[in-house]
Amino acid sequence: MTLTNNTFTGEYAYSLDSKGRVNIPAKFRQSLSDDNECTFVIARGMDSCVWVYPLIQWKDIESNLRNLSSLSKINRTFVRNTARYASPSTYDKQGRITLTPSLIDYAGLDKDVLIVGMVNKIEIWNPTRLDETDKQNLEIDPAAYDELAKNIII
Amino acid sequence: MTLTNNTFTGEYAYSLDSKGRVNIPAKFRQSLSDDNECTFVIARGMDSCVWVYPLIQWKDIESNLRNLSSLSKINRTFVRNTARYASPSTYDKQGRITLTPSLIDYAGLDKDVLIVGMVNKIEIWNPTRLDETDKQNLEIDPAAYDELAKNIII
DNA sequence: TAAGATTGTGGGTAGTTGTGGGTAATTTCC
DNA sequence: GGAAATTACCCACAACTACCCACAATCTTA
Repeated sequence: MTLTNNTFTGEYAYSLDSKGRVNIPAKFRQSLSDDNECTFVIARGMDSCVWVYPLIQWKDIESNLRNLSSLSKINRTFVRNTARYASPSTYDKQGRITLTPSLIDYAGLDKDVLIVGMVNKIEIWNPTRLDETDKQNLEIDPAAYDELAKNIII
Repeated sequence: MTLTNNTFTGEYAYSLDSKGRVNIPAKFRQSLSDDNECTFVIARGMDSCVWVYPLIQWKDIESNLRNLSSLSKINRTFVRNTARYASPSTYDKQGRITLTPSLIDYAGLDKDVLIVGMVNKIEIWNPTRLDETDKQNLEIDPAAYDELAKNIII
Protein backbone atom coordinates (compact mmCIF):
# COMPACT_ATOMS: atom_id res chain seq x y z
CA MET A 1 0.00 0.00 0.00
CA THR A 2 1.37 3.40 -0.94
CA LEU A 3 0.02 6.83 -0.19
CA THR A 4 -0.30 9.51 -2.84
CA ASN A 5 2.13 9.43 -5.78
CA ASN A 6 5.59 10.85 -5.19
CA THR A 7 5.05 10.98 -1.47
CA PHE A 8 7.57 9.49 0.91
CA THR A 9 7.28 8.68 4.61
CA GLY A 10 9.08 6.42 7.04
CA GLU A 11 12.71 5.74 7.80
CA TYR A 12 14.99 2.93 6.62
CA ALA A 13 18.46 1.77 7.69
CA TYR A 14 20.31 0.77 4.53
CA SER A 15 23.91 0.60 3.41
CA LEU A 16 26.10 2.43 0.95
CA ASP A 17 28.31 0.03 -0.99
CA SER A 18 31.88 0.48 -2.19
CA LYS A 19 30.68 1.84 -5.52
CA GLY A 20 28.63 4.63 -3.93
CA ARG A 21 25.27 2.97 -4.49
CA VAL A 22 22.29 3.08 -2.11
CA ASN A 23 19.04 1.27 -2.39
CA ILE A 24 15.87 3.30 -2.66
CA PRO A 25 13.29 1.58 -0.43
CA ALA A 26 10.84 -0.45 -2.49
CA LYS A 27 7.91 1.51 -1.07
CA PHE A 28 9.42 4.74 -2.31
CA ARG A 29 9.97 3.33 -5.77
CA GLN A 30 6.38 2.11 -5.91
CA SER A 31 5.18 5.56 -4.97
CA LEU A 32 7.14 7.17 -7.80
CA SER A 33 4.85 8.02 -10.74
CA ASP A 34 5.75 6.81 -14.23
CA ASP A 35 6.62 10.23 -15.65
CA ASN A 36 9.70 10.23 -13.45
CA GLU A 37 11.20 7.49 -15.61
CA CYS A 38 12.71 5.77 -12.58
CA THR A 39 14.87 8.81 -12.01
CA PHE A 40 15.67 10.94 -9.01
CA VAL A 41 17.79 14.07 -8.75
CA ILE A 42 20.30 14.07 -5.91
CA ALA A 43 21.46 17.36 -4.41
CA ARG A 44 22.96 18.97 -1.33
CA GLY A 45 20.49 19.22 1.49
CA MET A 46 20.26 22.32 3.65
CA ASP A 47 21.28 20.26 6.65
CA SER A 48 24.30 18.06 6.13
CA CYS A 49 22.49 15.33 4.25
CA VAL A 50 21.67 14.39 0.67
CA TRP A 51 18.35 15.42 -0.80
CA VAL A 52 16.73 13.13 -3.32
CA TYR A 53 13.96 14.59 -5.49
CA PRO A 54 11.67 12.80 -7.91
CA LEU A 55 12.67 13.98 -11.40
CA ILE A 56 9.47 15.91 -12.09
CA GLN A 57 9.80 17.72 -8.79
CA TRP A 58 13.28 18.82 -9.74
CA LYS A 59 12.14 20.02 -13.14
CA ASP A 60 10.02 22.60 -11.35
CA ILE A 61 13.06 23.89 -9.52
CA GLU A 62 15.05 23.81 -12.71
CA SER A 63 12.61 25.98 -14.62
CA ASN A 64 12.66 28.52 -11.81
CA LEU A 65 16.44 28.61 -11.93
CA ARG A 66 16.32 29.09 -15.68
CA ASN A 67 14.35 32.30 -15.23
CA LEU A 68 16.95 33.95 -13.01
CA SER A 69 19.06 36.41 -15.02
CA SER A 70 22.79 35.98 -14.58
CA LEU A 71 23.27 39.74 -14.71
CA SER A 72 22.53 39.79 -11.00
CA LYS A 73 25.26 38.47 -8.79
CA ILE A 74 22.97 36.98 -6.19
CA ASN A 75 21.20 35.04 -8.93
CA ARG A 76 24.44 33.65 -10.28
CA THR A 77 25.51 32.56 -6.84
CA PHE A 78 22.20 30.94 -6.11
CA VAL A 79 22.01 29.06 -9.39
CA ARG A 80 25.58 27.91 -9.01
CA ASN A 81 25.17 26.69 -5.46
CA THR A 82 22.03 24.81 -6.39
CA ALA A 83 22.90 23.34 -9.77
CA ARG A 84 26.50 22.55 -8.99
CA TYR A 85 25.79 19.68 -6.67
CA ALA A 86 22.68 18.38 -8.38
CA SER A 87 22.67 15.42 -10.73
CA PRO A 88 20.09 13.00 -12.05
CA SER A 89 20.37 9.34 -11.10
CA THR A 90 18.25 6.55 -12.53
CA TYR A 91 17.92 3.51 -10.32
CA ASP A 92 19.26 0.20 -11.63
CA LYS A 93 17.54 -3.17 -11.92
CA GLN A 94 18.13 -3.69 -8.20
CA GLY A 95 16.59 -0.36 -7.27
CA ARG A 96 19.78 1.49 -6.39
CA ILE A 97 20.92 5.01 -7.27
CA THR A 98 24.56 6.04 -7.42
CA LEU A 99 25.66 8.99 -5.31
CA THR A 100 28.49 11.30 -6.38
CA PRO A 101 31.70 11.30 -4.28
CA SER A 102 31.13 15.01 -3.68
CA LEU A 103 27.74 14.40 -2.06
CA ILE A 104 28.95 11.40 -0.07
CA ASP A 105 31.66 13.62 1.31
CA TYR A 106 29.34 16.54 2.02
CA ALA A 107 26.91 14.40 3.99
CA GLY A 108 29.74 12.49 5.69
CA LEU A 109 28.23 9.19 4.58
CA ASP A 110 29.78 5.91 5.63
CA LYS A 111 28.62 2.33 5.15
CA ASP A 112 25.48 2.66 7.28
CA VAL A 113 23.02 5.26 6.10
CA LEU A 114 19.54 6.31 7.16
CA ILE A 115 16.94 7.03 4.52
CA VAL A 116 14.16 9.36 5.64
CA GLY A 117 10.89 10.13 3.86
CA MET A 118 10.26 13.89 3.79
CA VAL A 119 6.88 13.80 2.06
CA ASN A 120 7.88 15.38 -1.28
CA LYS A 121 11.54 14.35 -1.18
CA ILE A 122 13.91 11.88 0.47
CA GLU A 123 16.85 12.52 2.76
CA ILE A 124 19.94 10.34 3.12
CA TRP A 125 21.80 10.74 6.41
CA ASN A 126 24.80 9.55 8.30
CA PRO A 127 22.89 8.23 11.36
CA THR A 128 25.30 9.90 13.79
CA ARG A 129 24.85 13.29 12.19
CA LEU A 130 21.10 12.99 12.26
CA ASP A 131 21.24 12.26 15.99
CA GLU A 132 23.34 15.33 16.59
CA THR A 133 21.05 17.47 14.46
CA ASP A 134 18.06 16.15 16.40
CA LYS A 135 19.60 17.12 19.71
CA GLN A 136 20.36 20.63 18.55
CA ASN A 137 16.84 21.02 17.28
CA LEU A 138 15.32 20.14 20.63
CA GLU A 139 16.36 23.60 21.66
CA ILE A 140 14.30 25.14 18.89
CA ASP A 141 12.42 28.28 19.82
CA PRO A 142 8.86 27.41 20.94
CA ALA A 143 7.71 30.65 19.36
CA ALA A 144 8.78 29.27 16.02
CA TYR A 145 6.46 26.32 16.55
CA ASP A 146 3.63 28.69 17.32
CA GLU A 147 4.32 30.45 14.07
CA LEU A 148 4.18 27.10 12.28
CA ALA A 149 0.90 26.27 13.94
CA LYS A 150 -0.74 29.13 12.05
CA ASN A 151 0.10 27.40 8.80
CA ILE A 152 -0.51 23.76 9.50
CA ILE A 153 -2.94 21.59 11.41
CA ILE A 154 -1.92 18.28 12.90
CA MET B 1 20.04 9.66 -17.92
CA THR B 2 19.86 13.33 -18.86
CA LEU B 3 17.36 15.93 -17.81
CA THR B 4 15.69 18.32 -20.19
CA ASN B 5 17.54 19.21 -23.39
CA ASN B 6 20.25 21.84 -23.09
CA THR B 7 20.20 21.67 -19.32
CA PHE B 8 23.38 21.27 -17.33
CA THR B 9 23.92 20.35 -13.69
CA GLY B 10 26.69 18.88 -11.63
CA GLU B 11 30.38 19.64 -11.26
CA TYR B 12 33.35 17.95 -12.90
CA ALA B 13 37.11 18.16 -12.29
CA TYR B 14 38.74 17.96 -15.71
CA SER B 15 41.96 19.15 -17.23
CA LEU B 16 43.00 21.68 -19.83
CA ASP B 17 45.67 20.25 -22.13
CA SER B 18 48.64 21.97 -23.70
CA LYS B 19 46.60 22.77 -26.80
CA GLY B 20 43.92 24.64 -24.87
CA ARG B 21 41.33 21.88 -25.10
CA VAL B 22 38.85 20.89 -22.38
CA ASN B 23 36.50 17.99 -22.39
CA ILE B 24 32.80 18.71 -22.21
CA PRO B 25 31.34 16.13 -19.78
CA ALA B 26 29.59 13.33 -21.65
CA LYS B 27 26.35 14.04 -19.81
CA PHE B 28 26.39 17.61 -21.04
CA ARG B 29 26.98 16.55 -24.62
CA GLN B 30 24.12 14.07 -24.41
CA SER B 31 21.85 16.80 -23.15
CA LEU B 32 22.69 19.06 -26.10
CA SER B 33 19.90 19.04 -28.71
CA ASP B 34 20.72 18.30 -32.35
CA ASP B 35 20.05 21.82 -33.62
CA ASN B 36 23.17 22.96 -31.81
CA GLU B 37 25.28 20.99 -34.28
CA CYS B 38 27.75 20.00 -31.54
CA THR B 39 28.64 23.63 -31.09
CA PHE B 40 28.96 25.87 -28.06
CA VAL B 41 29.72 29.56 -27.82
CA ILE B 42 32.41 30.45 -25.33
CA ALA B 43 32.47 33.90 -23.74
CA ARG B 44 33.68 35.89 -20.76
CA GLY B 45 31.70 35.13 -17.66
CA MET B 46 30.63 37.89 -15.30
CA ASP B 47 32.64 36.26 -12.56
CA SER B 48 36.19 35.40 -13.53
CA CYS B 49 35.33 32.23 -15.41
CA VAL B 50 34.48 31.11 -18.92
CA TRP B 51 30.84 30.84 -19.91
CA VAL B 52 29.89 28.14 -22.38
CA TYR B 53 26.49 28.41 -24.08
CA PRO B 54 24.74 25.96 -26.37
CA LEU B 55 24.69 27.56 -29.81
CA ILE B 56 20.91 28.07 -29.93
CA GLN B 57 20.93 29.64 -26.49
CA TRP B 58 23.55 32.08 -27.67
CA LYS B 59 21.47 32.97 -30.70
CA ASP B 60 18.76 34.07 -28.28
CA ILE B 61 21.19 36.28 -26.45
CA GLU B 62 22.41 37.64 -29.74
CA SER B 63 18.95 38.72 -30.75
CA ASN B 64 18.46 40.37 -27.37
CA LEU B 65 21.69 42.27 -27.85
CA ARG B 66 20.47 43.34 -31.27
CA ASN B 67 17.53 45.06 -29.64
CA LEU B 68 19.64 47.21 -27.34
CA SER B 69 19.88 50.66 -28.82
CA SER B 70 23.42 51.96 -29.13
CA LEU B 71 22.16 55.42 -28.23
CA SER B 72 22.62 54.53 -24.58
CA LYS B 73 26.15 54.37 -23.35
CA ILE B 74 25.56 51.48 -20.98
CA ASN B 75 24.06 49.50 -23.83
CA ARG B 76 27.06 50.10 -26.04
CA THR B 77 29.43 49.05 -23.31
CA PHE B 78 27.45 45.96 -22.47
CA VAL B 79 27.08 44.80 -26.05
CA ARG B 80 30.74 45.42 -26.73
CA ASN B 81 31.97 43.55 -23.67
CA THR B 82 29.68 40.64 -24.39
CA ALA B 83 30.27 40.25 -28.12
CA ARG B 84 33.95 41.04 -28.11
CA TYR B 85 35.16 37.88 -26.45
CA ALA B 86 32.55 35.45 -27.71
CA SER B 87 33.37 32.77 -30.25
CA PRO B 88 31.81 29.49 -31.39
CA SER B 89 33.59 26.20 -30.74
CA THR B 90 32.56 22.80 -32.07
CA TYR B 91 33.67 19.81 -30.04
CA ASP B 92 35.93 17.20 -31.64
CA LYS B 93 35.48 13.42 -31.89
CA GLN B 94 36.67 13.08 -28.28
CA GLY B 95 34.17 15.66 -27.02
CA ARG B 96 36.58 18.54 -26.43
CA ILE B 97 36.25 22.22 -27.25
CA THR B 98 39.19 24.54 -27.76
CA LEU B 99 39.38 27.69 -25.66
CA THR B 100 40.96 30.90 -26.90
CA PRO B 101 44.17 32.09 -25.18
CA SER B 102 42.35 35.31 -24.30
CA LEU B 103 39.66 33.44 -22.34
CA ILE B 104 42.16 31.09 -20.70
CA ASP B 105 44.02 34.17 -19.51
CA TYR B 106 40.87 35.98 -18.37
CA ALA B 107 39.72 33.04 -16.25
CA GLY B 108 43.25 32.33 -15.02
CA LEU B 109 42.96 28.73 -16.14
CA ASP B 110 45.72 26.26 -15.45
CA LYS B 111 45.89 22.51 -15.97
CA ASP B 112 43.17 21.64 -13.47
CA VAL B 113 39.79 23.14 -14.21
CA LEU B 114 36.34 22.77 -12.70
CA ILE B 115 33.35 22.50 -14.98
CA VAL B 116 30.08 23.60 -13.39
CA GLY B 117 26.57 23.10 -14.76
CA MET B 118 24.55 26.32 -14.51
CA VAL B 119 21.25 24.99 -15.89
CA ASN B 120 21.20 26.91 -19.19
CA LYS B 121 24.95 27.30 -19.55
CA ILE B 122 28.27 25.89 -18.37
CA GLU B 123 31.03 27.55 -16.40
CA ILE B 124 34.74 26.69 -16.56
CA TRP B 125 36.70 27.73 -13.49
CA ASN B 126 40.14 27.73 -12.03
CA PRO B 127 39.26 25.78 -8.85
CA THR B 128 41.17 28.19 -6.62
CA ARG B 129 39.28 31.18 -7.98
CA LEU B 130 35.96 29.49 -7.49
CA ASP B 131 36.85 28.84 -3.85
CA GLU B 132 37.70 32.49 -3.37
CA THR B 133 34.52 33.59 -5.10
CA ASP B 134 32.52 31.25 -2.88
CA LYS B 135 34.04 32.82 0.22
CA GLN B 136 33.31 36.34 -0.98
CA ASN B 137 29.75 35.38 -1.71
CA LEU B 138 29.17 34.56 1.92
CA GLU B 139 29.02 38.31 2.37
CA ILE B 140 26.03 38.80 0.11
CA ASP B 141 22.77 39.76 1.74
CA PRO B 142 21.46 36.60 3.46
CA ALA B 143 17.90 37.93 3.55
CA ALA B 144 17.79 38.34 -0.22
CA TYR B 145 19.33 34.91 -0.65
CA ASP B 146 16.82 33.25 1.65
CA GLU B 147 14.01 34.98 -0.18
CA LEU B 148 15.20 33.40 -3.43
CA ALA B 149 15.54 29.99 -1.82
CA LYS B 150 12.10 30.18 -0.26
CA ASN B 151 10.44 30.71 -3.61
CA ILE B 152 12.36 28.13 -5.54
CA ILE B 153 13.48 25.24 -3.38
CA ILE B 154 10.77 23.10 -1.93
C1' DT C 1 4.22 -24.01 8.16
C1' DA C 2 6.14 -24.38 3.74
C1' DA C 3 6.74 -22.67 -0.87
C1' DG C 4 7.17 -18.81 -3.63
C1' DA C 5 7.98 -14.07 -4.48
C1' DT C 6 10.21 -9.87 -3.32
C1' DT C 7 13.91 -7.09 -1.51
C1' DG C 8 18.61 -5.72 -0.19
C1' DT C 9 23.65 -6.51 -1.09
C1' DG C 10 27.87 -7.91 -3.39
C1' DG C 11 30.76 -8.43 -7.30
C1' DG C 12 32.23 -9.30 -12.48
C1' DT C 13 32.39 -7.55 -17.30
C1' DA C 14 31.84 -5.02 -21.46
C1' DG C 15 31.29 -0.63 -23.15
C1' DT C 16 31.99 4.29 -22.50
C1' DT C 17 34.65 8.31 -21.25
C1' DG C 18 38.72 11.30 -20.37
C1' DT C 19 43.46 12.28 -21.75
C1' DG C 20 47.70 12.36 -24.30
C1' DG C 21 50.01 12.66 -28.43
C1' DG C 22 50.84 12.23 -33.75
C1' DT C 23 49.96 13.71 -38.51
C1' DA C 24 47.92 16.22 -42.21
C1' DA C 25 45.67 20.42 -43.66
C1' DT C 26 45.22 25.25 -43.21
C1' DT C 27 46.59 29.79 -42.17
C1' DT C 28 49.93 33.45 -41.32
C1' DC C 29 53.84 36.08 -42.21
C1' DC C 30 58.03 37.47 -44.35
C1' DG D 1 55.44 31.90 -53.08
C1' DG D 2 57.39 29.28 -49.58
C1' DA D 3 58.52 28.42 -44.69
C1' DA D 4 56.85 28.44 -40.10
C1' DA D 5 53.31 28.20 -37.04
C1' DT D 6 48.83 27.09 -36.01
C1' DT D 7 44.75 24.46 -36.28
C1' DA D 8 41.80 20.43 -37.14
C1' DC D 9 41.41 15.57 -37.37
C1' DC D 10 42.68 10.92 -36.06
C1' DC D 11 44.33 7.03 -33.18
C1' DA D 12 45.50 4.70 -28.81
C1' DC D 13 45.20 3.58 -24.02
C1' DA D 14 43.86 3.65 -19.16
C1' DA D 15 40.29 4.51 -15.94
C1' DC D 16 35.81 4.45 -14.92
C1' DT D 17 30.79 3.53 -15.18
C1' DA D 18 26.58 1.16 -16.26
C1' DC D 19 24.69 -3.07 -16.80
C1' DC D 20 24.18 -7.80 -15.68
C1' DC D 21 23.99 -11.91 -12.78
C1' DA D 22 24.00 -14.29 -8.30
C1' DC D 23 22.67 -15.06 -3.62
C1' DA D 24 20.81 -14.51 0.98
C1' DA D 25 17.39 -12.57 3.92
C1' DT D 26 12.78 -11.15 4.44
C1' DC D 27 8.02 -10.99 3.52
C1' DT D 28 3.64 -12.97 1.41
C1' DT D 29 0.36 -16.29 0.57
C1' DA D 30 -1.88 -20.52 0.37
